[in-house]
Amino acid sequence: MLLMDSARHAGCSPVCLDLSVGLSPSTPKTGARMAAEPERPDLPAGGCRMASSMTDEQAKTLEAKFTQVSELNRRLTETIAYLYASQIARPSPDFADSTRASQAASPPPAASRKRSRDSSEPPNSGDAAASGKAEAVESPPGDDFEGSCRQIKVSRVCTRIDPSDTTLTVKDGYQWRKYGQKVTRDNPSPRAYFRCAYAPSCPVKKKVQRSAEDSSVLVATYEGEHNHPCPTRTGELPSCATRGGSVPCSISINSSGPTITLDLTKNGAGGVRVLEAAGAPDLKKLLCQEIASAEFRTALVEQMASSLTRDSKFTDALAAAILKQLPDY
DNA sequence: CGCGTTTGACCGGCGC
DNA sequence: GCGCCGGTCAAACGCG
Repeated sequence: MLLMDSARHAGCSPVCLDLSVGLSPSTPKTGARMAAEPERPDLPAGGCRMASSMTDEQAKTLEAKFTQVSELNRRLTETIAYLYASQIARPSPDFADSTRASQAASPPPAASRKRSRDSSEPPNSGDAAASGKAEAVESPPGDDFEGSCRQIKVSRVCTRIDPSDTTLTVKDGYQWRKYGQKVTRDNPSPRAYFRCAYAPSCPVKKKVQRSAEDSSVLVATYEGEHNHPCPTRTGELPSCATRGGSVPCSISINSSGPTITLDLTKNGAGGVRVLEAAGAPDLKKLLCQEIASAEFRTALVEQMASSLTRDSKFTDALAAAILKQLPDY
């Protein structure tokens, strides 16, 4: 639990908000449930407690902010889960095989546009992601953690570039083939469309476009999951995360609501900062204040460390990675 | 000459 | 039904 001083901005008593970033499948639902039931009596000590002295209007304001932060929390959890799945919980051979099998069963690149679009076969994961529905896929009942990770198909990565650089390229270790470019309505700069060129059957697509607010920020949207290793062994993460932080990068949290872009580099003072919050300027201000606080940083580190160390899959994978680095005896 | 990029046209989804 | 818009295709083009 992170103590948010949202109430200070709303002019009333402090309130505790859940910003946990746990990796368990049930975690994303927690925030929404709390938003819907803010006065659940079974919450642990330190959970959400509305001050009894606040007015209805203040309560509504807080509830709105509460819902907003809960949604943010959910998206952050999804993003972290995706990164976890990409870097640690690599798809099992079964999954990779099934992916390959489904792709082998699907028709080859169509000789004609009509044939490919009129195909009655169910779309594979990449196609589903391309249609913008993959992120909304619900977990089947009883799905394990790894299964839930696989359903996060869309991620966004922001990279700071030279504003004079007109090439819409994001160096992420993979090889991409550009297949289209389009000027979209909400952004004067063109959007470039890429497909993964490393493996012909790889369904991953990438859209790259300059940020509408800041032309020096390149926003790359990845759809689908690679079914092959990264050619340069750097993984899907942008270069800053895997090559020592020489290139600024950030993670943008999601697609349907207000977009919050967190800069994860250690530029200047270092640490996390909010690059942009498209559609939610108030939220950006609030987040900047929260993230700047020592309490937030300390609690975030503790929360993430706690969540990771509680996850047996993570500790197992970590132990295996460490063992690999040790000489054989 | 082969390969990757560019770019105008086309298609399908969606809102009115 | 119509128009808008994002996504995709494929011929044309450019480069090594």
